[in-house]
Amino acid sequence: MNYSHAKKFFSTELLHWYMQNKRDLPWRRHRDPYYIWVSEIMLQQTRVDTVIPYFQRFIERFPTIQDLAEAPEEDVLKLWEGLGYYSRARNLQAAARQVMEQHGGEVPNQKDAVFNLKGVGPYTAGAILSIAFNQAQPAVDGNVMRVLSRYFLIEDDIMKGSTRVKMETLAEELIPEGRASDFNQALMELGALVCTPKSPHCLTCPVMEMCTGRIEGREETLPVKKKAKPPRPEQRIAALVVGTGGNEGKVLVRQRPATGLLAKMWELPHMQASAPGELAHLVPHEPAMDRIAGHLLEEGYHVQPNSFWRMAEHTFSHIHWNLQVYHCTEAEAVLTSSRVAEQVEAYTDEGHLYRWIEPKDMDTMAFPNVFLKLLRDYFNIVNE
DNA sequence: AAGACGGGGAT
DNA sequence: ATCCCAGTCTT
Repeated sequence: MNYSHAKKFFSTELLHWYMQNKRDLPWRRHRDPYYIWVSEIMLQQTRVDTVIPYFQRFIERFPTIQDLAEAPEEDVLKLWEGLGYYSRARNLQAAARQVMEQHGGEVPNQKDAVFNLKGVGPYTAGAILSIAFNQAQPAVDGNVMRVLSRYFLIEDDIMKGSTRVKMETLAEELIPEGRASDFNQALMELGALVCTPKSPHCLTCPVMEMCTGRIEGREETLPVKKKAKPPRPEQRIAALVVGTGGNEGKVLVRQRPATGLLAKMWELPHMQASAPGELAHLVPHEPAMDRIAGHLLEEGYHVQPNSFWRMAEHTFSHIHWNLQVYHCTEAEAVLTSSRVAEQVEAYTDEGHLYRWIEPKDMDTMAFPNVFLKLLRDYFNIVNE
């Protein structure tokens, strides 16, 4: 590459800009590798403003790697509630246990060791090594690819793995001697504050004069990125089952299986409506109401369906749920007492663990946002 | 190489 | 209401 002047200018000006404009963020107040690590995991696919309160609570509850390693997984998941991509939380704790066993409780500073930690890929490994240990390793995330693709007018599709590798080579060449920590953060900071996805603030950009994308009028059309497929719609039927007798005032919830979507999170019982599209925006339905009751019966719970309560929606990156929620009441047990006893701790055929809960149980059990809102609304209404 | 895996913010 | 954002693991 013959861009040596453009590169030198970029690195010098960007670093200078960062030292004057960097944000005061909780994980920047110390150079604790554990803090850097936790923040980088949380920041994957997640905005800084969202992460800050989660980071504070997480560090308060798990001040050291050992605290995290020794905690019940349930506690970790609860602190991650609402942040999304929950495998990050489970991988982070698994990695903390790995660090206790293999590295004496200290975050390793060897590239292969860092890369081998669960949940740590090329980006996060580079971020830990550079930010925490000031090693000259590239840390290429979406911000960095956006900045580099514009400044150097790189038109490769950033969704391709080969593009990330190319960007890493470039990013590594740009690191000023001995300044990997500040420079890599500067690159990401520019992407977050100035070189934004839409309407970049070129007039305040420290490297605008030599930005090829800007000069060519391409800043709005870079980076090149293949569009993601829209999430597929799913119609689902859910039940809010209110307990009777010994379960008076409680609601029936269940824990999802240990793998897959929302693994180990708690939820209201629900099932997919058999004919996709059929129930899309309709609300009424004895058939649907009966189906969820039938589903619960198969799972070992006899409930009386009462009425439609409300709709709810939840969008994942690959699925869009359209939920019809029905009020049900716990009915007389049709099961033998031994079968009932079994269910206290047993998973059902579909891999769910059921439990009757009251409001205070929600302090320890982790729910996806859609069910959190439904349950909070229900308990608030009941308590009025 | 492609799909699974959340949730929030901007417009 | 519709678009955008984009790390790691699994297949």
